Amino acid sequence: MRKFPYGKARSMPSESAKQRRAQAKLDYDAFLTNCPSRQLLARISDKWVTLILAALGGDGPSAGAGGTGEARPLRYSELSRRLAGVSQKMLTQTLRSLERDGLVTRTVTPTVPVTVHYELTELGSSLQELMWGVKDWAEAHMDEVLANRDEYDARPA
Amino acid sequence: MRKFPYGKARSMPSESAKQRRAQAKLDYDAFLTNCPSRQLLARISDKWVTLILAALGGDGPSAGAGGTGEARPLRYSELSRRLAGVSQKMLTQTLRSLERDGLVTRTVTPTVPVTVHYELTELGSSLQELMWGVKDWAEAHMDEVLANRDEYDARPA
DNA sequence: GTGCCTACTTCCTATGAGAGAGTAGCGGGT
DNA sequence: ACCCGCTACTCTCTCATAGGAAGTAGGCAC
Repeated sequence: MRKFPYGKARSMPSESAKQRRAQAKLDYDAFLTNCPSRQLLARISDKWVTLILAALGGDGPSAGAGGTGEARPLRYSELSRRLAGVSQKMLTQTLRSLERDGLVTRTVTPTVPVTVHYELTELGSSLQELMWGVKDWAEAHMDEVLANRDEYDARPA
Repeated sequence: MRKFPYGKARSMPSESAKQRRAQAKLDYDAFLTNCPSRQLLARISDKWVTLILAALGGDGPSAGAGGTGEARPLRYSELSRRLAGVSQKMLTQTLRSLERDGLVTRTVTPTVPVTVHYELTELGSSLQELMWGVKDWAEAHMDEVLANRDEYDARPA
């Protein structure tokens, strides 16, 4: 396993993207505290990130029979309405960090009042597929979890 | 879409597990604040949950060429060592909630000192596959994200 | 007795999530 | 002229919680 001091200039120019990602999997280990991938994992393991990506992904590959699974850009206010209960602060904060990490693009249109669109990048799309699966799992297995909780709480201490 | 007041006794006895899950996906919507699936999503969208499941899943389906992808039970102390940087409090807390939700089982062996094993349930395994994908994504795309961050930070405000 | 082991539990403090109000800049109503 | 309202934030305050550190039970070795 190659070991880097987590600096820059890590990839060889002749490697393919796939090769580089395979190499990255060996270089990075999210089980380690100081590995950057631990921080990245912490960032994406977040309910708002999951919901934002799911929303920008157009409700995912299923969405019943009519779902196209196509990504579609959303305005700030649309996201705010879709993600019920999110504070403006958290929404802005989360979107900024997703933008910084290259998962979404932020497009300002100078109408009046100004409108801002957020859209998944290709990188964001690749994660969105996973995140949609997570959201879907939560919805699909809710009953099972609820039943387990009842059983657990009912059993003698 | 059937609407429930999020009470108990939700499933019809004659439905198959698959049918029930499909129905659950319609009943529950993690985009809504008060939906229990929102809480469940928040619970599983957590770095420690991801790492615990990944660890109990035996490093996932890849793990290079030798990985079996087989789940294997781990002791508390083994988990504590594997998840570098986790506090005992968080580990215990997270394991308890996973146990309550029926994702892991807790087995106490009355040796001296006592040993406790944690193992994935079938339900936990189904989520572990997703979570492993998330951890894997973080490690595989770390370089891309790092590059995006550099670019973002370098560009004029 | 003293120390050590595992698997916790308790206490304290710093971080950060969320609620609520404030801001810029312009258009539209009266 | 004046006030309102709209979008997309930004600021401030408060309360919850994550994490660090230290304490606990109970038994075996020395």
